Amino acid sequence: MQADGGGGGAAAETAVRKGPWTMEEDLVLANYVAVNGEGSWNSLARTAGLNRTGKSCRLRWLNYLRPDVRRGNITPEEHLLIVELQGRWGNRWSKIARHLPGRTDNEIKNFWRTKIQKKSGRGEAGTSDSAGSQPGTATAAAAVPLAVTESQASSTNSAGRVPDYDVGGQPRGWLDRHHHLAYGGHGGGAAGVCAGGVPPEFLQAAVVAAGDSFWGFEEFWPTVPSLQGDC
DNA sequence: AAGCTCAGCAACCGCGTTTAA
DNA sequence: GTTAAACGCGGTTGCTGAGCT
Repeated sequence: MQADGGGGGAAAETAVRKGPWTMEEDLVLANYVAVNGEGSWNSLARTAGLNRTGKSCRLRWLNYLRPDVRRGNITPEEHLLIVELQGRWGNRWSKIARHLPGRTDNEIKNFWRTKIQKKSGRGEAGTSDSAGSQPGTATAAAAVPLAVTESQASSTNSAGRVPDYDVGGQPRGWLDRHHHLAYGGHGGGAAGVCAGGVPPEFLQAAVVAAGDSFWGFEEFWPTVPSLQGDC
């Protein structure tokens, strides 16, 4: 058992890539999914020529590339909802995420851990949370006041991170440092691989266009050829 | 001005569940 | 009915940037 989505039985000798996704990979993946749809991640990874595990592809798609994914700070309303649902269901992040359109379980999970759990008493909440056994109403109750206060006061956001509240559900500031990191960095002359049906010259152009600057969904999606009938 | 510490986010890993052969 | 493979979820880790001393 334990296929683990990784490569599988066949000779997955082609070293599987790990770490941050490059823009080329994103493009290939997005394009491929746009054409063939989601699912069958393992075969997708193979067919698309991505040296990634199916798991990795799925994660990337769900958390980033999906067009309906919403980026930006959690709004106070979402914050309250998260606290409430977490109190009700415990760490059922994916379940909670379904009630927050555009938010991913990973995002909510991170939010909970960094913003709520910590504030609500130095690991206190952590204890109770890990004890999914105790979807403590108490925990939630304790967390709420703190959390709300925190969030409201945090228009400044502790780390002073991107003060970009999502506007009208439109994904904003899709990329932050990681795009610097991944795309800006080793874009490498990769543009040679075009397994997903993305013309090499397109990739090349996209890479050049992106250069070292930031990409946003607004820039990214229009460049997925298949979504424009280019394929 | 430099170094240190803290916070936040993306990605990986392992486990459990579901589906297909 | 059994076995294998794939999918999905939750937890954990590593990296980078910002703020503070």
